[in-house]
Amino acid sequence: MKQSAIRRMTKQRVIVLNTVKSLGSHPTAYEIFERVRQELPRVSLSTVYRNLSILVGQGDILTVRGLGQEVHYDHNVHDHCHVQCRACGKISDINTVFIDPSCVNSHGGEGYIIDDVLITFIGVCPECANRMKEEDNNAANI
Amino acid sequence: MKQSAIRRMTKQRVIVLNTVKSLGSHPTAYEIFERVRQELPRVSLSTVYRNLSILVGQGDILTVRGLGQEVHYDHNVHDHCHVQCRACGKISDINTVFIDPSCVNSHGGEGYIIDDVLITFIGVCPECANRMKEEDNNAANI
DNA sequence: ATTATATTCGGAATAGTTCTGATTACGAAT
DNA sequence: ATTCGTAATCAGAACTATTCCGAATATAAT
Repeated sequence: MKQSAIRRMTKQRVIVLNTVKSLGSHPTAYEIFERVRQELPRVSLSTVYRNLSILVGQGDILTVRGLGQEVHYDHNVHDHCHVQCRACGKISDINTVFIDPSCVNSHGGEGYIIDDVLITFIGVCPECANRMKEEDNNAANI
Repeated sequence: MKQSAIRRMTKQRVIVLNTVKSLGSHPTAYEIFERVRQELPRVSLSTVYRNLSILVGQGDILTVRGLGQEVHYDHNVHDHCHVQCRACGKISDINTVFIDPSCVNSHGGEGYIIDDVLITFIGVCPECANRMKEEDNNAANI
């Protein structure tokens, strides 16, 4: 039996969690840091990173990885899929089919013990699609 | 019409592509570099990175991102899902259901133009599962 | 062969994240 | 309330993965 370390509820930890919840979208560590800073001007970036990873470990938030190399954080811990825009990198939730990871153990899992799935759709968001269309029109009229 | 630059078939480029194909698994840039080096001892890591990204742009190979922060490369350019082991980080192909990205445009896409899906199952691979079981048994017998 | 330029090597630069070490502060026990 | 052990903090260095830079080289078209 591995004993989990006693956790202290520091104000930094509480504010990091509340910030992820209030930002709602899928902020990166640095975006969270900038927001936490507004409340706690002397907070350190490493404190934000440490608390994010503790909160992930406790199951309070999730990580989401997309096309870029930064990790995004998600306050929604329920099973759901994401969409990421190729152009601006924005990640959003998407309401669509979700594969139950347990179904894989019976077909194609080949001995793996699977407990999670990461599903990310890739495309262009409405805003970027419009912007690109306008740019094309402008280019055609030169 | 954007004119694509003329590409030269350098031996570095050919060897990088062949290496990704021959490694088969889902190597990282550095793993590919180490292998390419065996054939081309003076090759530069930046050459490997540049060629990998050109090959990805040409559709000759794909990138795969997992739990870690390094990018893995995949010679299999057909639609398929991956499994990654939580313990050792190994990525493998998995034969199972695949969601057709076009289905999302009709339900839940909310204005997105979606053209791809990344599906990665997360779990423990057979090798790591065995290793962990043995370690637990040993710990219990102290 | 000549030539234009895409590509190379090697290292410096950058981005994102983790680690370190001295100091602080939470919260359990007195 | 005070003491005390240690989890957590700040600040910056270190690390990892990747991209950028510039002088030299090599490809392929003429």
